[in-house]
Amino acid sequence: MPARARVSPRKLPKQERSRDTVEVIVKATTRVLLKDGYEACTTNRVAAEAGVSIGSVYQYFPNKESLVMAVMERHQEELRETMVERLAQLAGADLPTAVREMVRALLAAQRLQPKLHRVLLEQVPRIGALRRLHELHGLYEPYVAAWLEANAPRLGLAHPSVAAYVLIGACEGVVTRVMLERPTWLEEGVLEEQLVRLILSYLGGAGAKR
Amino acid sequence: MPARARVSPRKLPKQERSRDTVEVIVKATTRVLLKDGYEACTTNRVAAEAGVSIGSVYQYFPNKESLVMAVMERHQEELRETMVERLAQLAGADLPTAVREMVRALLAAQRLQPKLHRVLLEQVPRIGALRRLHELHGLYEPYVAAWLEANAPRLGLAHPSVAAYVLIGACEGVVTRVMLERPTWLEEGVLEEQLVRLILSYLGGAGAKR
DNA sequence: TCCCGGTGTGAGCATTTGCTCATATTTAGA
DNA sequence: TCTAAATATGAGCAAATGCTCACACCGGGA
Repeated sequence: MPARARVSPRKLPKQERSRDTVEVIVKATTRVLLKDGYEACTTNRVAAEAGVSIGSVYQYFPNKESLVMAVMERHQEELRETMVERLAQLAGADLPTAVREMVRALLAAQRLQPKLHRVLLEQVPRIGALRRLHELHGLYEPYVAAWLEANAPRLGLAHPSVAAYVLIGACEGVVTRVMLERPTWLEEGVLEEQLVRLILSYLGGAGAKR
Repeated sequence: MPARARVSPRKLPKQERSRDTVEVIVKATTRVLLKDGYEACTTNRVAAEAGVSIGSVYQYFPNKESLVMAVMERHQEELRETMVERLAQLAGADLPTAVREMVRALLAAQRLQPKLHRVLLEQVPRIGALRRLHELHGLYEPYVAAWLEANAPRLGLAHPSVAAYVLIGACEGVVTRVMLERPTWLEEGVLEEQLVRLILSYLGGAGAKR
């Protein structure tokens, strides 16, 4: 029988047993990332950590990157859920309240798995499929942009979508910097206050207190 | 396996000839980074690109990281010079002028070697000695903080150093995001306008409108 | 019950990696 | 000119890497 051209080296787990295996592998990848970092996160190392044969890893993951990708996707989904859940609640809120809640949601998301988040940000190259985590902030940009557009007249915004882009970039910068350099600030109130002020003043200064 | 304490496998070039060699190696490292990225930037690859034997590379660079480090240091120094040069000139300027000039300096620095900058930001892990480039924005934080402190009463700033930290983080975020996702925006005026507004409004809104 | 596809195994291959070292060549300066 | 130090060479090693493959095991449906 002639071997057919290999299309997808990655199988989908069909039985409960193999779904467990995949779960174990992804969890092990996370542990290796946390303990030894991205460089050391090799397929053999992950297999050992998972207590599973290297062959089993390659049943479901075509290469090293796909392992990290799986971890990223889960983490990202977790963050996204946290954010969107909160954002949905402040439909009719006024500006200062809405902004403050969004900032809180952002900070809450960062606190979910700070160590993992840090490793992913610090060590995983923003290249190919692995750039996905860094697009996290882009995930909720549509929400922010939509909100700003709906309120553009009231706020006197000329380019709501540009404003959304700038604000998200700015928040991402401050939050990431704090995550990597001053992790403890995440737990204190300073950051929230500063971000709220940054956003509100940019949006017209109406509700910004000195 | 006994781990012997290796002190410095790296020599300092003493003669003109060897200084040339080092130069050639660093330039080659830059080219490899640009062409093939960080992963592919191996010592053997660099030696080949430089047209130099692998032994020569190890005369002056103890390992792969030190090669990238050398590239980073040069690039960083170039950026720093561009920034500081401009910042020195606006000692007595008023707020809007000073801010605008700083933003311009920041953007000018990004335009120096955008491709290299991008590779370093995207692919080099922020770990060990290699995190240095990411501390670039921290380089001019003292200048900004000093300026803000000197003008704190006039601006009504309670915590000038915190303000500097937040502002630099915010600018870094917006600029990095643009660099990686919307490189063409660097050439247009939009970014400058937005950053100026972001900063001025945060600093009290006094000079925010033009 | 039995069979066959889904699942799990791990020795081990082909490369690549970072790096060494014995040797050769070039330079400075006496 | 001559010599010792500085510099350059590159074959090649030990270890690690990503990954394959031939085979064994398991489990659910006929």
